[in-house]
Amino acid sequence: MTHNRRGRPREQGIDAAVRAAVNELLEEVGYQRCTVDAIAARAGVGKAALYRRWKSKAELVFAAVVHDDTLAAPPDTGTLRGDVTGVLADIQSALDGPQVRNALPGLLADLRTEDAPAARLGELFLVRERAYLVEVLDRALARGELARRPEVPVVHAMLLGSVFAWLHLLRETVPPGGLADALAPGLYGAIIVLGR
Amino acid sequence: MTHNRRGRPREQGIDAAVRAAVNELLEEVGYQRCTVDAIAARAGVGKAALYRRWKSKAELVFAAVVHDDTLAAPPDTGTLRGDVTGVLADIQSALDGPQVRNALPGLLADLRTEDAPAARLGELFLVRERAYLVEVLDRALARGELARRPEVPVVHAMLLGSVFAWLHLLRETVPPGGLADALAPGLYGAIIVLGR
Amino acid sequence: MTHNRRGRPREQGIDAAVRAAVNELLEEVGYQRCTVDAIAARAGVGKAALYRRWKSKAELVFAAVVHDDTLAAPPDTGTLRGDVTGVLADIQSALDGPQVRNALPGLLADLRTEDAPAARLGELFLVRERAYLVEVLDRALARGELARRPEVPVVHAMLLGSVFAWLHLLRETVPPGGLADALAPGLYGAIIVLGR
Amino acid sequence: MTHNRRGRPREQGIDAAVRAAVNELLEEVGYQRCTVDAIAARAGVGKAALYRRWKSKAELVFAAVVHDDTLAAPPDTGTLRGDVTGVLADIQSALDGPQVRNALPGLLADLRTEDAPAARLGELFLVRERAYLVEVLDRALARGELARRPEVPVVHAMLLGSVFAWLHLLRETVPPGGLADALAPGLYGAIIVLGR
DNA sequence: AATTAATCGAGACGGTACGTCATGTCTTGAT
DNA sequence: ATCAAGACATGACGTACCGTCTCGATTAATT
Repeated sequence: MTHNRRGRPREQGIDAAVRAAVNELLEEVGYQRCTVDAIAARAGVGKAALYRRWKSKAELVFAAVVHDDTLAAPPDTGTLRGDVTGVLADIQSALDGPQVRNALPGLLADLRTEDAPAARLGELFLVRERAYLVEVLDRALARGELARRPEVPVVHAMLLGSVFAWLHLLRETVPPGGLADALAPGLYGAIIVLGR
Repeated sequence: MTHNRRGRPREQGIDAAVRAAVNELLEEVGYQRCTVDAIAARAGVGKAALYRRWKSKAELVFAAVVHDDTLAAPPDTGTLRGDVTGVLADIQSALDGPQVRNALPGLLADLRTEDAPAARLGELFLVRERAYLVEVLDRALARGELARRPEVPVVHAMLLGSVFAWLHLLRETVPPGGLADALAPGLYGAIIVLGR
Repeated sequence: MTHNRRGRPREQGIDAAVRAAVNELLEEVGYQRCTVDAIAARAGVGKAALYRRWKSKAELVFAAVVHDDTLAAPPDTGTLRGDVTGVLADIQSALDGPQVRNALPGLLADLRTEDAPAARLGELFLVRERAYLVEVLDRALARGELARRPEVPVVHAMLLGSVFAWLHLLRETVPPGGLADALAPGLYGAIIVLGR
Repeated sequence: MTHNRRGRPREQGIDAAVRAAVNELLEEVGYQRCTVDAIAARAGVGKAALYRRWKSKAELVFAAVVHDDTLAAPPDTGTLRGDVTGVLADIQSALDGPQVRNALPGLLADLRTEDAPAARLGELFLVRERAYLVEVLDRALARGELARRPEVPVVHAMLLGSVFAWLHLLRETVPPGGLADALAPGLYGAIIVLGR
């Protein structure tokens, strides 16, 4: 669903400039005060150009905050234990960072209202994360570490939820050894138990 | 910081009427469109009466949505496995329900900005939940089910996060057997592993 | 149709502050660049307060520009000739002046779109002007200067139109002797001929 | 200031298509909502082609609305009285009609801002109208109907203004006998008095 | 009984952000 | 150089919401 072949094509630099502006503003002032006008001004762009690309502020920020390189390469560490740590680290890198940390609660709230973007959040992030997870579990099955594949949504909820709760609900500081290492033992144990 | 002793005393019915109005509106239109004006109108109350009692919309909604009977009775089922299921069920009952489900993301976003109320959310809910958890773990220690007490924040993040992720991130439907029963096996296993 | 008896009454100073702000801005930057935001800022007022009082920018400016003291006292000079000059001077004083001169074309354009305010323009200005005119003509009849009363709309169009055309269509400079004196002889003659 | 000789010549049909589109839109939705984009779309033309021909929306609409055949043939009816009626009829035919009636207030507002096009409006319409008027007055002088020539701007303001006020300020319906016939007696009288 | 003072419903207030829309310019590839 | 299509910066508009405030009326506890 790209734009038509005719007419002036969309300027390439705008997307990048907007993403940069959004991330700067998120870090500086947080989600609520990261105004659409401020984004447009900082990016040197008209508001019309923004609303031509995204349907709302929430979509815009979501697009700017989700970087496609996350979850790109599935980590095959040779052991389920190592893979789980890798997945957790990836989840953390997607949920942590000054921008996402500021944006996520606001995004969750705003995307809940709009329906189409919520679906896109699923596509772009959750679906890929789940595929990821399936691969990790299947590798463990192949290695004989698991006898049967646990329910994927359950595992997904445990992994993603633990990281999210740590960062956004409990708002604990990230432990010195890293969040993934702190959570991995327990969650690895959970998967082992479920896959027995 | 209670009100003065002199003058007209606060009317009793207002709190209940407001809570009812908030819950109705949350269910009907969600958090964002559950306006303070709408709440006041529905409750037949002036906005001043609201802001005399709560400092912001977020506090108001939080107070209306959190029912104190949650987490009231610590479940002692005789086994760690049973207690974990009980804690999960309590967490679910606090995070689920048509109103909370609509309110939570918005609350998280708004409470992040304000500092004092965020602390109160911690007090009222997380601290009590954590105390709960400590009690459950200690009982398991006493029973000999655990050799040592796992890191409480880690366990807390896993339990709370799994429920939250299921309901608000993955937005899966609650499974027929109940969410607590679906999550309990894995999380019980996690605790066992951590407490070995 | 004033506001209800209950609730906070509208602040009195706002109307005056807004009128002042509008008139200043009209003189400084003209109608098009006399922004609603600029008006609100200059008057130290929120936009909501403006739109609570007036339905649109056009209504707002109209209210600020029309001063009720115009056309207040019908001039009885003793002769039709003198009265006509007086009416013309009043019309000019309503249509001239740095603010009205800048606002009028824009107002005419914007009020044409909206229907209710156009009616109010009629009520507040044209109707009173016409009543004025009728009185002048009746006095001339009583004096015997006219044998019969000319069609009022025709006379109205000639008097009002001549002043308007001079100022806004031909955009001639006001002659040294005054616009009323320049136009009075011909229009007096017209009325005499029509009333013969 | 015509376009260059080299390159693709301008397409002929565009002017006509645009004029048609403008007139349709003026009649359907009025001046303000007769958008440049809408004009281009309706005419099946790019916006660049419009701005290559006219400097602004106001100029464009003005060109589309003014038909050059107006004021083409000076009416010599043999009497001043008849000539005045003729001039009034011409003025009315220029200011009336569903399109002009909708466009005129908007044009007046927009042309006030821009300077060069305002001058062109003067050239194209007012100057010719005034030349017209001079001719009519001179004929009356030659016939002996007038002893001296009245101030032309005064007469111009009275004639043009009366018609404009009737149509756009008072917004009266055109009388059954025609607007020119309704206004002619008085304005003829005015000229006679001024030329005595 | 009169006074005092905090409350009540109603609703106006300043501030601030949103999303829409229009103008006039610019950029494609094609003619 | 022109064409249709359409993206672009600019900037105004009108709406909505929040948290505060102001009104006249009400309600107790204190004089």
